Amino acid sequence: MAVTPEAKSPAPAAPKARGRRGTRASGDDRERAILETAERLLEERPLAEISVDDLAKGAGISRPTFYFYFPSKDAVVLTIIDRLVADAAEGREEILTALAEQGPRAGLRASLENLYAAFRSRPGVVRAGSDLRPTNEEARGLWSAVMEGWVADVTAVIEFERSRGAAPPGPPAREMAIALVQMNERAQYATLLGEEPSIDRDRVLDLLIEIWLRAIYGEAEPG
Amino acid sequence: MAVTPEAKSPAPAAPKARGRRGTRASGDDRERAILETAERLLEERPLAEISVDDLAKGAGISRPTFYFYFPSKDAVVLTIIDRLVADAAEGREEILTALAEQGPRAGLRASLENLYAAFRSRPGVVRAGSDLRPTNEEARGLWSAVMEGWVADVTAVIEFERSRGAAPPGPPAREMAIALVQMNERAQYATLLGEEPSIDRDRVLDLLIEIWLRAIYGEAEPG
DNA sequence: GAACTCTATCAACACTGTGTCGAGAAGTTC
DNA sequence: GAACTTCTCGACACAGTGTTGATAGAGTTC
Repeated sequence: MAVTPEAKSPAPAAPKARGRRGTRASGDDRERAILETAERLLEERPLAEISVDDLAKGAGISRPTFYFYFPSKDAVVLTIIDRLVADAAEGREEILTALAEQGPRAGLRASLENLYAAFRSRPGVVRAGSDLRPTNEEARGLWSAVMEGWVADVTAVIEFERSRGAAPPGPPAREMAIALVQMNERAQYATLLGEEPSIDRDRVLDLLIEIWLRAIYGEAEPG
Repeated sequence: MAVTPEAKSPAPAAPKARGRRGTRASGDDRERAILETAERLLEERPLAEISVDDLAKGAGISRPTFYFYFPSKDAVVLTIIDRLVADAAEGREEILTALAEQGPRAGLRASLENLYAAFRSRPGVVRAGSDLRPTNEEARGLWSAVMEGWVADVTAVIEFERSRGAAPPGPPAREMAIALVQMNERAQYATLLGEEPSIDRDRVLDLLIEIWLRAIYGEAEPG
């Protein structure tokens, strides 16, 4: 399999016109007001405790009018998440490049630090996305695509490091990548939302990186 | 810190009388019928698509009568999950003992295999528990307690292996334990429910164990 | 400037689901 | 057979979602 530093996640979200049907109009203000209200409320309380009426009121319109702009509450949240994911993808450093320039530990750190910065600033939105998955197929698909992108990147890293002899052989690279990415997802989420148990906020990244390094570059014959 | 092979998770769930108020009566049948209906339906479709009426109908009673036996749909699911968790805890082998008797790889494998067997047989219930967490405080607390138990066990293992010189020093044992347990939770869940991406069903355990071993027993100085 | 069109708005409605109340049936105890 | 407890459900009140249809205004078009 070809391993090139150009390997990159696909853009995670198709611009699927989740918002208003028509196009330009001063009602753009309303649409923005709804999105802003949702973002604000999500940092205050969980999605399940926010009604369409809350969003409408917050945007200064009636409930039926809300449905002129968005087909459902879920659609609003999905729009917000699309943007968050796009932000995260944009600010992101190419992981293979970072590794080559800064070495494994520093490269990984820079790459992941960058990636999680976007999420860290909007925990309410992250939680909403997570809450949405059980009931919303589109939310599952979106997250699935995001994960596939990261997994592809990490798979490429592992294969590259093995091919140049820096990492020893081991389980299939893609499997390892999946497990490591899933670990990060879960641990970062728990930390971000202050679950119990969770890892300390300013320790979590170093800890995860240490495990990644041991998993990728280490060989363990325990006794 | 004392590290003894006796270290064990606390019993995860207090018997909090989640079901009927009173006690013995032939209405025990009804209660059982409700629980069985719920278990059956949960293997068919997600929790969000099951109504109180579905449970009542399935148990041959009216909706108001359902409320004589359980205060809510959530209470039914929590009862089922309590039992599942208890099953998992019961069939479980003491991890430190298994390690001492079978060595790290085989001991870990036996221990985890045993633990996940209970979950693997009822994926619908596992999903329901996961779906419940966003909206139900008690579900969060229950899972939190379960995780703490596992984390305590794994922390003890790591500290023991380090103290006897089998594992090298590294990040705080508890932090490592949290990350590893969270990785297992996430990866096993994804595999069990066939998420995309996820690790192959009959590969997941070996893969996770390999990462655990590398994380616990390995040292990585990558270059 | 009258007719026409497109955006935007909302009161009123229909529907689904939750949880409660109060009246009573059915069984048990003395 | 009276009193008590267990169990049952029709009818209600409520909260939330999404739809319909009527209408107001802004912007062409001729």
